[in-house]
Amino acid sequence: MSGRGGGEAARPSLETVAERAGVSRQTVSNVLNSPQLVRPETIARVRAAIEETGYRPHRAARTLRTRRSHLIAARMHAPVDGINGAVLDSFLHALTSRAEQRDYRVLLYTAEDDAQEIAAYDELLSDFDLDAFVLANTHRNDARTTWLAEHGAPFVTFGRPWGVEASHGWVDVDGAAGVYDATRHLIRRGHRRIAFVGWPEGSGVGDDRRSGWRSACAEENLDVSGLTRSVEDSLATGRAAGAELLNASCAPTAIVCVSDSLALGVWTEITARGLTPGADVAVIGFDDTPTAAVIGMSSVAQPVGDIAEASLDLLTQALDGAPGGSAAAKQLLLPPSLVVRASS
Amino acid sequence: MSGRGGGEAARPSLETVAERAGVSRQTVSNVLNSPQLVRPETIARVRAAIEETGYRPHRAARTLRTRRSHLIAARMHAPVDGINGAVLDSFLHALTSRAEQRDYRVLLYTAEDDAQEIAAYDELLSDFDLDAFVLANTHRNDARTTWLAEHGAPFVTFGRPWGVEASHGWVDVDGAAGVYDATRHLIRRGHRRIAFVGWPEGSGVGDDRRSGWRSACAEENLDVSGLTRSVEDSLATGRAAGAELLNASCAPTAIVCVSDSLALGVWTEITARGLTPGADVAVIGFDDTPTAAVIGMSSVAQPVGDIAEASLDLLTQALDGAPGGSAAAKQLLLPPSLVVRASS
DNA sequence: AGCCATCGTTTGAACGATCCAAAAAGGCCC
DNA sequence: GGGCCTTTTTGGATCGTTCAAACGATGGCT
Repeated sequence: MSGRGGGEAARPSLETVAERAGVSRQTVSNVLNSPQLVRPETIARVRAAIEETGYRPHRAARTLRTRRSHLIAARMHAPVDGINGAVLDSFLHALTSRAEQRDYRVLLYTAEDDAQEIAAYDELLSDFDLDAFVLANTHRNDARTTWLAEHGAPFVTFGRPWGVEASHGWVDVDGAAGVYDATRHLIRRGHRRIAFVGWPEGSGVGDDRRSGWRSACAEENLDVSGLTRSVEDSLATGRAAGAELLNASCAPTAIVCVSDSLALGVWTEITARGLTPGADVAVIGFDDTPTAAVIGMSSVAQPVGDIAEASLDLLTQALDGAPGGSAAAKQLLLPPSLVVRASS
Repeated sequence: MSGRGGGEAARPSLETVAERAGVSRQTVSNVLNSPQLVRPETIARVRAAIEETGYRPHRAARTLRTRRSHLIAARMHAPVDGINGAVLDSFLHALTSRAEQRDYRVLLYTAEDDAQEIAAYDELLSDFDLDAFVLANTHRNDARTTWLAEHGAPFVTFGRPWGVEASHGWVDVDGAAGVYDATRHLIRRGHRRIAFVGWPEGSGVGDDRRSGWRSACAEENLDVSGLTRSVEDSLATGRAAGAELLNASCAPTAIVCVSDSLALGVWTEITARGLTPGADVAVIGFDDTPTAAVIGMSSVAQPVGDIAEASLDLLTQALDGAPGGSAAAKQLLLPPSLVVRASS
């Protein structure tokens, strides 16, 4: 059966190793998957045979039998206009490298909207036996989580299930705490009039972050009247909001923003007035994008590595642990950290 | 064999469909993979059965038999300090979405250096039966392409094989043409003293781009003496180079940069002097990063979509086409396009 | 009529792992 | 030495697909 004509070395399989070690296939498999079932001396002999033959298990064969691919799906998001998206990229990188350590791999997919994304789930699940899904950018009435839950597919979301009481595993960053820290930092530096440029009311993330600013100011009895703006996320709107604030009768000396895009807008307005960010007016953004780093703007950084790690913890718990909902915590809120640069 | 107890619908397989259509497994398989072998009326019957059962082929089983995973590996690059990396991200997105259209999926891996990357290839090839690899950031004496070629793994590089005469497929962007266009654009706008801020000599990409500036200036007999700088890629060095140029006795009225990082440095220096980019001194960057877009800086954009498309063309040609090197062109140089914004 | 191609289809055997049931080996007691 | 239990190992079946060869039917040709 083995060795056709001459020297072509065929890929070693369990069979090959078994022959060499003088045992059966199953014993070799046990050595790899359930060593406690095998006598130590047999293990040693098999291990040696594995070494000599250079055997490596074949994933497709394993998947076919076990219906587990050791693949995790993550969405590749379309590059957005602004400077956002950078967070998702580094999250994806962290997820990939940490998944590798756990013997999982990340498979990408794209989608334009929720419906397409659900179609992608369907295909990935039935064609590729995907083990789990990682979702980002959760929003109100998210059809995706509902679908996945109904189909019994393990998943985690990076982002809280806003609006609904959901029982699935999620990992998120405490945006309120991040903005709170940023505001406290400014207060320590002596600022008394601290403004906040945020998004329009209604977005879970935006409202949450704004609340951090509000509570930090409240703690110190700082007057916040007229010191907040709500605009769509872009440089232009951020710049306009900054201009409005700086033109006011009692202009702020520091401005905290809900995103780096808006902060960059404020930054642009400051420099356009011949002022220096930090020295004249402090600015702090959110997400610590590469742009912020490169221009030296303070920003609240999300701990993408920890988020990835925690997400995988939840997933592997669900995959390898007791089936049917384990007892361990399935929700996790991680603290961000303020990266202080010249602008504050 | 089928129908255990009651209502649990098992996943339909070829067998299921075959029974329903009253044919054999193989015929169903042929309908899907080699329809020309099957009689039209049989095809219709089988197609109907597929429809009714909701059959979908199972990838792992196919992979096991054919040794083809329909998976393409791409490296997830570590987030870089600067504002670069954005190009690779959008390339990856383009690659993913276009691969899906060809029934391929993108699998991620990470690596810190070339050695680790080669180790990743090894694992992906033998454990997962990966079909092909897409490499970016090729450099001189790239050990990765050598390894892949030796092991007979299909691959394409986004980037020319600098320094060596390699025969593998690659797709790259004509950087010289991009900078040439940018320079021509400035000349049309009336600029006569146009500077270039590039990287130190020796990098293939950098030297290539610089040559575009040189030839555009030469065409118009513009004096370029003292109008070029060679610095490492960062905002700070770019700013310093910009300062030097603007301080010179005969300062340039326009500055073309080899990257957006450097261009952003120059931009920072311009605004710090109370000048306006575009109106006072023109600036053009390279790569059209989100940052450039957001601040309104002109930049040379790489056609990531086309690059992804071309890369996949080359790969599928090698995978599905004639084995052993086809006759079609295996190298492709695509033209970038200048995105004109307020800064030029 | 008989032979040989051709076409469309079926059959059995792989691919490489895991699951399952049952046999063999070892240990202990009477 | 036989009976019984536990630990270790074995052989066969299985997952869903494709490959290679066999098969029967059809038709043209001599």
